[in-house]
Amino acid sequence: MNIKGVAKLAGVSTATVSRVLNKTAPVDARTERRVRKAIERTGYYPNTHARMLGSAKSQTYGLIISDIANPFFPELVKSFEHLAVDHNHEVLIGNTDYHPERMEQCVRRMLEHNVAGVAIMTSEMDPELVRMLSKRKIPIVFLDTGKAGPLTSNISIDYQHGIDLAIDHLTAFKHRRIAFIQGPVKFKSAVIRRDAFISSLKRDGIETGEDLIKTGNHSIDGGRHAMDELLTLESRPTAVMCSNDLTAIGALMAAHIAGLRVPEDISVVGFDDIELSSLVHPSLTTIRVSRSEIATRAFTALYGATNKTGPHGINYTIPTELIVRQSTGPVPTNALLAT
Amino acid sequence: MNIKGVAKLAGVSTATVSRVLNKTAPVDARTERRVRKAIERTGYYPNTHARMLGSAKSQTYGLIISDIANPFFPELVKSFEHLAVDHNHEVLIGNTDYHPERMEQCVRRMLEHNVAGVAIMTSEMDPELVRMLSKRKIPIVFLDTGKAGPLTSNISIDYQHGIDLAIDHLTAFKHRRIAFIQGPVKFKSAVIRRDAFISSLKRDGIETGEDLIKTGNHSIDGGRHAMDELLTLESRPTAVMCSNDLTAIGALMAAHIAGLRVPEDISVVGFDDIELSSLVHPSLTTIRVSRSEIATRAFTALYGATNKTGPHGINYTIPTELIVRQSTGPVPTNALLAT
DNA sequence: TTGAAAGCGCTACCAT
DNA sequence: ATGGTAGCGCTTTCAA
Repeated sequence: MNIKGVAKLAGVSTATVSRVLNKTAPVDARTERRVRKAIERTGYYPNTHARMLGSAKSQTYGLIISDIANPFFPELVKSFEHLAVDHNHEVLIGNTDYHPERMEQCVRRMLEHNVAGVAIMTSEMDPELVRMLSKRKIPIVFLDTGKAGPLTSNISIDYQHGIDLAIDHLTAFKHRRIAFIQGPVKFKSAVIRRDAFISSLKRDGIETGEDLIKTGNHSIDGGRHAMDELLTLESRPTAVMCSNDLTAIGALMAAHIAGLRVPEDISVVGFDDIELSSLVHPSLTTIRVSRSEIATRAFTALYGATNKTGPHGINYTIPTELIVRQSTGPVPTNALLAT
Repeated sequence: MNIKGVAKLAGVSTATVSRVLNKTAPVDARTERRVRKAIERTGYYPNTHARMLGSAKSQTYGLIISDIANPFFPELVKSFEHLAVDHNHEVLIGNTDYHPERMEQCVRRMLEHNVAGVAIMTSEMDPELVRMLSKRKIPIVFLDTGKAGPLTSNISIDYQHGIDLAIDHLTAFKHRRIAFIQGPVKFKSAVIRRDAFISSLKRDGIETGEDLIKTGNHSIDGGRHAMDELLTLESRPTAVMCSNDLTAIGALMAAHIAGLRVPEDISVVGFDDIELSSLVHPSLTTIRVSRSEIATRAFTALYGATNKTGPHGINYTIPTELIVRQSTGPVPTNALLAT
């Protein structure tokens, strides 16, 4: 059944049916009732594709993420989708799997769908692809990449603040030997976090040795191995900060397996505050980055750009906060004595 | 830029451009080259919506899941998407959040997009909605729900087999007091698992008491609480099977907090084999249900139905297998003596 | 307030 | 092998 059938059954033109459907112009109350009844009786529902073709704007936003299986993203996707649904928009999800090639496919798909905007939530991005979008005047919002500009907004996460808080928290517990397990250096966001850590230590006049920085893979096993290495150090750290929560959870496990108690023997701090963090034992002290806030900002940026709120993008900053749970505590006394 | 512009620039008709694009009919090599060059130079890409409108079939499959944040689903989604991409199809994801109301929205959206088929991977489903799809001759594939029929296939997971294997594994270790932490009884799949457990015990002539069956929520905290209850029992179980892996991980934690060693003091078995299971400590013995196989079956069913491989759906059975890791072991000797 | 009709960009059928 | 063109189902002027 299509709009024509409904129109005939209601004894009106297709234009009127369309008007009823979209509330795009006043329709006589009785006419409207007739149309609605016809819709009801025929079980009619409008065809999205025809609709998108008919009107220039597509009512769809693209959402590009790197890996739906990474616990950081599902919550972001959910929030974004809810917002979209509330505003009568569709969401086209693109998974890059960290592959530049798939990223290109994603962008292409966005173009083919004639999306009204794209949220690029991966921290890596080929400038060439960005240009493809900009050329078509498609609003973009980035996460931690690029600057705001015409039609493009940017969401920055205040890593430094969160890490400063965490370091403050640890130094208040008298920790001085603080290690860091970084993510893959090919991820820009991982490098930013590592650098923020170093600069935070510098600020507090704490020495940072190369040996106290290990590399994980942003997954549990990487955190585990990196922690294993840290624990074999002749002068073992009393606290370990991690580039993300999965890494920290791996560190927790490594400590446990090595017979160390957390936080009595060693403290561990994560980053992101994924759901799992509050459920592990001991529950993880971590730096929260609100996914729903990222989603909200991203959506708002796109929605604003589409609706001429401003042709020029904005640079948002997402605050971070320290969530203190059970994985951090005072430096062990024997370590204090050793100093 | 649209197909008309490309056609003009290449000095051919739009029909020819379309043919080049879709390889739907032979085109002279030189003509093709001209067309491709024009496409290149104009940066043209076809409009999906126009395409979907022009041809009756939509090249899109709907994929309905209950919760993208549930670790069971992301992998399923990824596999399904890869298959779809390989076959030049789009995937429209619908998240029900376990709400019947959202489920209805999802189905509606599928209809509006004129999808070529729908994979309903939630175990709950309103028959009325199914009818809406069937009426439009849209192929459907279910997970653990409904029977195969005209245009509808079904994927059943062989829960019983997996649970039998697990019970065999435990009884080989001399376990006789085996508890079960079930999922929410409102989930059909949770009930099936619980019943399979009971029937498996019966088969082996092991008594099962009501007190040995607790209820969780398919998440870590639920598993933890349920395990806490089990541990306070005067006659504590020596092994615990769980309705899913998150529950089992919660049970692991509860045991650890209670000062019990796994598997020396108590064995734990999970279900699903999510990625996390191999990463926790001790790593979890569990029953694997291959998400990629589910995805493959679902896609194949839909693809087959669309391409007239058979108008009548098929009932697939997904095998399960026992993955033995470190969370299971011999029954503790003191428990043996007590018997 | 309503209707008629011109597209939107593409596919597919009929000619040539 | 190629071109012409009638739809696909809807939105959106322009008139009435």
